[in-house]
Amino acid sequence: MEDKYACLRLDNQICFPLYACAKEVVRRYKPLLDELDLTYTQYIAMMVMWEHKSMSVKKLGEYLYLDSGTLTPVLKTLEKKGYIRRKRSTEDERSLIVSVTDKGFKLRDDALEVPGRLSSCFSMEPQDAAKLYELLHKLMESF
Amino acid sequence: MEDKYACLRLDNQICFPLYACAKEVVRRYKPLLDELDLTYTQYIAMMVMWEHKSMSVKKLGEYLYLDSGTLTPVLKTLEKKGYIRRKRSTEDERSLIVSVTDKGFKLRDDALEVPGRLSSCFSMEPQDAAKLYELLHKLMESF
DNA sequence: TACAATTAAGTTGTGTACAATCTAATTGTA
DNA sequence: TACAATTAGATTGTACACAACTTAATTGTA
Repeated sequence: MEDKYACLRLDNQICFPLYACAKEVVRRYKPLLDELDLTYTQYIAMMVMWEHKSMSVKKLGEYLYLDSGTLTPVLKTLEKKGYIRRKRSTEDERSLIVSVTDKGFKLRDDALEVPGRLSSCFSMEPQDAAKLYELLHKLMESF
Repeated sequence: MEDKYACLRLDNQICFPLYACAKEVVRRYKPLLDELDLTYTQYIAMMVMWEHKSMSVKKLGEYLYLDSGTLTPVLKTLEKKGYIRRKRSTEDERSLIVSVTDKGFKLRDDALEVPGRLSSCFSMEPQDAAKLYELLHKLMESF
């Protein structure tokens, strides 16, 4: 007889390896990001900011899928470290504009080697990585 | 000229969609698990426990990729809810044995519908899901 | 067999995540 | 134009995650 509880086995979940892989990847980032005195969340926030220079908290949250409850303390920390500035928009005082400082842009050069060093942590065929990337994006879009 | 910072763009990361997808999936679980008064972490812990009935905290942590710092409070909560028992091993007093109570096994029947309801949240072709599952496992193993 | 090394949980401290709520600014409309 | 509805961030409370450390039990070995 078939196990009626088979659907509740950890092995049969697609969500669990997703959850476990994501945590493991962040763990792999840690020693690299420690050298820059950044956490993973601070790092991805800086990535968006480096690319766009200046942006509201709301917009940043849309890129990162994070709300102000998470971002406010992260951005205050980044401001304290001197990598960003936080300033209310003059057109709309509700909106808070984040922008990268000179020190923040200098950090970008130090961060340049992070992606390469990270990808050498896990050995994956390029076509597998590309397929994984594609499937994850497809999954994100299905939400 | 090529952008030397292209490797630092969020779009070019494989890690970010992994991180974002994992969080989104947990978010999707929430309303379903709320009905069972379980968090996601409590749910995956119960999944392992349902299958194995009884196990040390260390072994459970190996299944879930979680350490005692995370598990101790989770297991104390599950004990308070009456789903598990926590008891020191008699052979080795260092080891704490977790086991499922009758109430814990009753919960399993209520949980039966969760996987089906969750998978209807995101529409993914079965072969895509299978491929994603395979790639995530391959990635986990490469660590 | 003493005792150093190892092991399993628990504790502490920091940093997310996120729901729910609050406050202040802006917008839509009767 | 008052004022209700909406919006952007901040705050509060709960629950992880994990590194670093502590404590107590067990094991290996000189």
